[in-house]
Amino acid sequence: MSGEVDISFLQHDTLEAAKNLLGKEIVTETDGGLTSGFITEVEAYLGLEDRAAHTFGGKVTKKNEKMFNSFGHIYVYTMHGHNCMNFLTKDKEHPEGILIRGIEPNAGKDIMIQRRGREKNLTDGPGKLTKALGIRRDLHNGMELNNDILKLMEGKVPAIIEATKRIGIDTKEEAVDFPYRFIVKGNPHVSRFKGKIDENNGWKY
DNA sequence: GTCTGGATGAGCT
DNA sequence: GCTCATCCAGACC
Repeated sequence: MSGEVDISFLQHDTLEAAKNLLGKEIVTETDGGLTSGFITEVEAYLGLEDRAAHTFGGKVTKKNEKMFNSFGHIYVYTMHGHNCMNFLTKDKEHPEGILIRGIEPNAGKDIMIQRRGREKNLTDGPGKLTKALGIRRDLHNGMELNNDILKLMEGKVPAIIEATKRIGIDTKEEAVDFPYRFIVKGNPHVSRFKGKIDENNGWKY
């Protein structure tokens, strides 16, 4: 497909923006290698009122300070030695964001295999895809989208979007049941995939 | 196929 | 010293 995405949709509703991101192609050029993938899985984090979000309650810390920024920036944090990447929505008074949890590899698959040290399950989890794309907290936390390093391109369109509970936040009280995880139904490049692969990996086109 | 546990590191208190 | 929005290998069915 063609063209950079107009990311202004990120400044409006975060849940809508999350669904809009499915199918978009993330293109990175880091460390001399060009890699890309289509977004298959995201989770929305709704800022001050979402107990699972790093910005719950609005307290600014060294760790979450890059969350308090306007839409179109990214927020990268480390977890157990892995990096996770979020796209920010809205503005610093509404520090909301979308965690990218899964992509379908497209360009530079051989580079991803090299970076990951394996040939399967390259990008079906938040820590995996950042490694495959060469995204690191120490280099990329707080940067903007659509520059030489990280671009968002028009990609594919999901046939069916499925909403589920978010993963890995069992301790977050009422927030554990919020249906803020969105996946392309039938696409195998999502975390904990099981079931059968749909025709065309669940893409409409 | 499912389940478990250890590695791992930044940052809070 | 404790927490955590993870990953993977190994054990078992």
